[in-house]
Amino acid sequence: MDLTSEEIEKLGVETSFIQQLSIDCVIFGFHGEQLKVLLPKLRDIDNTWTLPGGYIFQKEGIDDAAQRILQERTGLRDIYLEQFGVFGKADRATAETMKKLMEGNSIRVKLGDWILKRFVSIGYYALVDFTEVVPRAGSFDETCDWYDMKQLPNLAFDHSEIIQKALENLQLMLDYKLVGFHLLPDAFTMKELQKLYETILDKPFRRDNFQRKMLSLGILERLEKKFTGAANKAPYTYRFKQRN
Amino acid sequence: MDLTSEEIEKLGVETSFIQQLSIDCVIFGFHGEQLKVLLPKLRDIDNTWTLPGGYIFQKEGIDDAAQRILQERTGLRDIYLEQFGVFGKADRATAETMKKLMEGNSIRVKLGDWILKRFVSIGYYALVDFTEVVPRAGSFDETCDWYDMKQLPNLAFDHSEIIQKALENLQLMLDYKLVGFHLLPDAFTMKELQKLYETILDKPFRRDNFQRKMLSLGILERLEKKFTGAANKAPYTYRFKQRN
DNA sequence: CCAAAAGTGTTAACTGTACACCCATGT
DNA sequence: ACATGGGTGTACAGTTAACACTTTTGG
Repeated sequence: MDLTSEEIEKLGVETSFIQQLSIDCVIFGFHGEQLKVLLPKLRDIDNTWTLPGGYIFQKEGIDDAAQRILQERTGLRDIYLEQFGVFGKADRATAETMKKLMEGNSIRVKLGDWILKRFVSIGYYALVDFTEVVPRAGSFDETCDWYDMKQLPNLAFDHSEIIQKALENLQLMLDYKLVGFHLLPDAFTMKELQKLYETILDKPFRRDNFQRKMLSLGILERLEKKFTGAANKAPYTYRFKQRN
Repeated sequence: MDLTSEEIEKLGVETSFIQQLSIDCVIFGFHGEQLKVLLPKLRDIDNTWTLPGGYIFQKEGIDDAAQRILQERTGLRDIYLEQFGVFGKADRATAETMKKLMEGNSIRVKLGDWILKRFVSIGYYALVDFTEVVPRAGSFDETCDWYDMKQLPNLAFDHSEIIQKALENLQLMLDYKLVGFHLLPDAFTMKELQKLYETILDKPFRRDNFQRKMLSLGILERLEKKFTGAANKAPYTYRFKQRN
């Protein structure tokens, strides 16, 4: 959690947050032909990462809360967000595991015991342009870095399961809502888009047919060519048409 | 809410339920070629219905809580349930509207003011066999009946929006997860299945091609013919193959 | 000129849609 | 025999997948 001093003060007043309800965010990025997840690592806790998360103010909508939490981590505003599930098994984060996780982190425990109660968590995933993100470690964090989706570090609670569910939902929605573009820079080549699809859906596409299919959707506009210096035909770049 | 006396007593202890978090259930049924929703009407409140809902015990998983709430309403166990969204706008159920709704219902208000706080609600929808349900009005309800999806009564809060979202999710998942069978009796004719699909997706299908498509999925087993007494060829009945 | 990758024309395979005919059923 | 609705064969159309060829780029 990345709390301002003002927010920490508010934490003392139990009623300022909704109790026993949290938000966990899976922040997806794409870089080096790999799908990445942004994960902070709590200080003084060995070899354990958690999803960036937070709580909901009494007068705050849950989508607003998720945007606020994401802005604290990535510095970005108006992020593409999707609410994909609620995680509320009775034993998903017991007081024991929470306490264990809190060892050595005196600040949190002082805030009161409400944080040790059983929590239900709302899962959001965010799709961000990797190149635009400046990861920010919060005041309780040791680090905040990107991790390869295929080589995730050790995750606390059920956060590993939450990431898996997020990916499944993204796979299901990729064609339906055409949201992949949020993971790429403004202008991109067809090859980059294809690699993105292949990585997310974990299956290969034929270069020729992929190109035609994407162009037939009528959502791309062709920009200028991109000269890389390679000894081959320069590819066009494309941009996602916002609205026509 | 259909509370037992034991549960009402527990209500006095605020900590027995998770505060400010509720579950709302959209119970879908199919009858007379129409999609139906089971809706209780609170007593002493004029012309206003609500979704059947409830709260989550401290040591209870959210799916278990939804099953419990549904069992209280329908008498059925092991209902098909899908969690389709969370409703948490800051103003979705303010203290004012809640109080207004509570006028004349002294029992609830006596339970304490925690129920007047802002709530976040987890939306589930259930698919049940209409013929197996015995609607049960809870202790706070005047009635509990099926309503036509196309002629819903006046609904409180954002419950109308919740039902709409539930339907959209059902439409999206109908082909993907093949869940329509839960809305039909164990054995059904192809025509009944077609009418179900047409009603949910709100578009017509060709009789011949629909039949072939369903059979090609390999999930139906053909049972004996159904003789209705009509002067035409008797249709086969089918059953959904559980697993092979 | 050559290798490598981009872009596109053409064809084959598949899937979905439409029309047809035959079959079973009770009057 | 006839009307009615069920089941299935077949042809047509549209979509998707596969193959091939041409174009562009820098060495």
